[in-house]
Amino acid sequence: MNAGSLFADLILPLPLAGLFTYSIPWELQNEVAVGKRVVVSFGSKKIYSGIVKNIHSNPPEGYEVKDIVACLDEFPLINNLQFSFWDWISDYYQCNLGEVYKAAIPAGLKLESQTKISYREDFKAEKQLSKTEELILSILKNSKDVSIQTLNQASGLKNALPQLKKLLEKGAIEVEERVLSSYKEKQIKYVRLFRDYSEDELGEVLNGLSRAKKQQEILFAYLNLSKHSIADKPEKVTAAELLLSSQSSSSILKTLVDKQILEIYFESIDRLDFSDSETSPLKELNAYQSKAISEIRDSFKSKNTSLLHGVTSSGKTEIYIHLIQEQINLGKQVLYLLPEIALTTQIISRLKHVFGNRVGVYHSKFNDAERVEVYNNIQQNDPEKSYQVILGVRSSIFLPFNNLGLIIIDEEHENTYKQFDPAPRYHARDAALFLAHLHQAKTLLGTATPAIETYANCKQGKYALVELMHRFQDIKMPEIQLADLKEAKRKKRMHSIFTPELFEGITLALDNKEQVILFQNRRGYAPFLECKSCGWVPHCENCSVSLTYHQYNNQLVCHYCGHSTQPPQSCKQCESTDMVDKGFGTEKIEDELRGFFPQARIARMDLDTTRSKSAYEKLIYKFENQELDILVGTQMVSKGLDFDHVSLVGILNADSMLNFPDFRAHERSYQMMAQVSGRAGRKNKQGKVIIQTHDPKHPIVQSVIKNDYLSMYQTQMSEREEFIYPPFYRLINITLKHKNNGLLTQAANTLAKSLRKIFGIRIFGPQAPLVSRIQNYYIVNILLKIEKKSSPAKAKWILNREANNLKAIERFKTVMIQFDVDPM
DNA sequence: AGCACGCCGACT
DNA sequence: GTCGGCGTGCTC
Repeated sequence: MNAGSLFADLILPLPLAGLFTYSIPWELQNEVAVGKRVVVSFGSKKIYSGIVKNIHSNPPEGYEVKDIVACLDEFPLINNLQFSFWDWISDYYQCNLGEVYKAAIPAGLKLESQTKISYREDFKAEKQLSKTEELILSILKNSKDVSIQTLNQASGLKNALPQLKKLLEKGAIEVEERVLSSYKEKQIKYVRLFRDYSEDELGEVLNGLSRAKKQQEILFAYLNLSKHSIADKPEKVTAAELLLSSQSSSSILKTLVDKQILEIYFESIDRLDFSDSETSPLKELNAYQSKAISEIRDSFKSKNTSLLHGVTSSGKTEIYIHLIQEQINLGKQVLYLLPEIALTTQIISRLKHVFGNRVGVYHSKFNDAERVEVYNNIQQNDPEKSYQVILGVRSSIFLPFNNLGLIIIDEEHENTYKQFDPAPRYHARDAALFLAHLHQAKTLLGTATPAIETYANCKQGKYALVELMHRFQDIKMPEIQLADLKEAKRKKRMHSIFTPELFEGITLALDNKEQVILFQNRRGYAPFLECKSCGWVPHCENCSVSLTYHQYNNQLVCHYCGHSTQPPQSCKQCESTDMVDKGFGTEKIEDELRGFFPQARIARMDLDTTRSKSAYEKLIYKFENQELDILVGTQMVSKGLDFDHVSLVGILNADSMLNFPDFRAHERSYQMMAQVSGRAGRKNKQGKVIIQTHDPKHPIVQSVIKNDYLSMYQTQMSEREEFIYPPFYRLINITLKHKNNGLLTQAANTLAKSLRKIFGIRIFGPQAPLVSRIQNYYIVNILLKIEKKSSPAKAKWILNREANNLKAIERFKTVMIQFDVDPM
């Protein structure tokens, strides 16, 4: 090792603790810099792109240092603010920097090598090969560049590696480690004439095609689209639009290309369109909005964070737009966060309308190439081209901002802001507050139903509180009616799952040509099947949950691991054939509606019907355009959608939410019901909400009816204080997992005991969660509740120490331990 | 996380 | 005896 050589500590995209030190070869010393990506080999084969965290000249001891292979970036991909942010996330949420890297950077920017295997043509077997070896070879002969995963699949082997190793020794195959960059510039396929034809020549060509009608049509369509005879320069024609307008297939186009009449060429384009898109001026705010916005501006003079508590349809978005404009004028960036589902075309188009192509969108359903382009766009920080407003979901807090002025967190109470699995288990709202602090920026939280924690922060004076209690254009708050399920059942007046109130409500709305939204917080047909004679319920074989019955494909599905099976013909326990479904989900509601209202156009919106991005948008579009009468859905229908013609919202079963065993169940039920109710109502007519419940006197239901957030807040706060929950205490959940339940229980008891010695009564459990086994791993939780004022850093340090002590015990070292800070 | 190595039971 | 399964440990 030369004196004076340089080393780089790298973050690798792996869930491993610590950084990895590599040496920087002489020829790369000018290139490698903090924040850039470098290519390194890791272990015996793998190749990764690591991020340079720091550079130094202390040779590491105890292992042989590998060289950095190459440097990928001309400019740093990660700026200093991001490094600070990553450090905070990894420290606060107790995870490795590698895990933050994995979550923060789009996959297209994280190189990862893949092993490719191919057959050697010159191979001659000297000895007889085994059957599995023959099988593998036959697969490899048929296809090139096979990955290990596909080989495992095609051969049906669990692990083909040992065989591959032997085949490699025998010289039958070649193995190559290839780094794939998934990101490619998007290429558009265009069509043009093969050469410059004169008018006469063109006529001849067309005549020549008189017996090939389809080809002629394509040529005509091309001349039409390119405005051949009109324009001086032909307009660009894409292959896609040509085929569409001529109603032809690509094979006919290919014939014309082969005949050298047309030709195909490619141009790469920026996926992000910076072209036209006109912008319109800001809308004027009404008196209430103007008052709110000046209160927000005032509050930012003394506070960094402000909560805009505005009822549904009060026009919060318009206020955001005005504030964004101010930041743009100051040359600052704005991050507008939205919860996953609510990222609708509605809000995108409103923002695009005003800010045109200064708005970038970062979407969970964007493909990776698009995400890379958004990332690069912001990173380049080009005043001409870069976005100033980013509209994005949770993960957009990791974009390479360098000059944030404002972060808006819309629907602040939504729990989709919290990432659950995998690590980092961060809450985008809380992390965004730290991000704002790093940038010296302001944060505006907005919602109709604030999270208890947020409202408490306002009451304590940490955040400013701005209220907006008037609906836009003075639309009236909906009338909320309760329908007593108990009574209706007793009097036998139920129409299947509908109370007479709701049934009549739907009938009336349909008669008036108005739209209806029905809400049930459960997808599938029935939550479970049950044997009528012995009470046996089918469970998932990998997880400890009952299977949900889905009628449309006649399958029993596990909502935890996705495992699905045919429903059993008879009870597995007593062989009775009398299996009945219990409870109901969205699918059954849809089914029953079709029976009762055969003339109505009904659609269902839940995870099952919106797997693809377009499916979700199509549904919304159809509903907006009144091509549907009734929309049945899970919580998806409650999220930030505004429809103009909904006169009735029905909540099928309020109790199932209220009785959920979680300390936030009441808060969440209130939020859910209030949000769904907000979907009802139109410009000139008051909307109606019908809530079906067994317990009409329930205080949460009562506060929903009165639209009384404050009383809900106060009851919740006293309960939270009494039962030691946030916002009075901070929660850290420790999850232990193992395949062996007995061992797991012992480990959890040991850990809980040692933690109790330190934290005393602040330790709760170990307790098995509701679903105590997922994918063959048993799960146990230990909960730590610590006072808000005590140091979380110290508590985390102790937790880590105790977890490591447990892992040091020989028989417990295979137990997996995870932390979830501020769990939801 | 992946991957290699090593131990052990089930087959030719 | 070998093959193939799984548990254990390491990666700069």
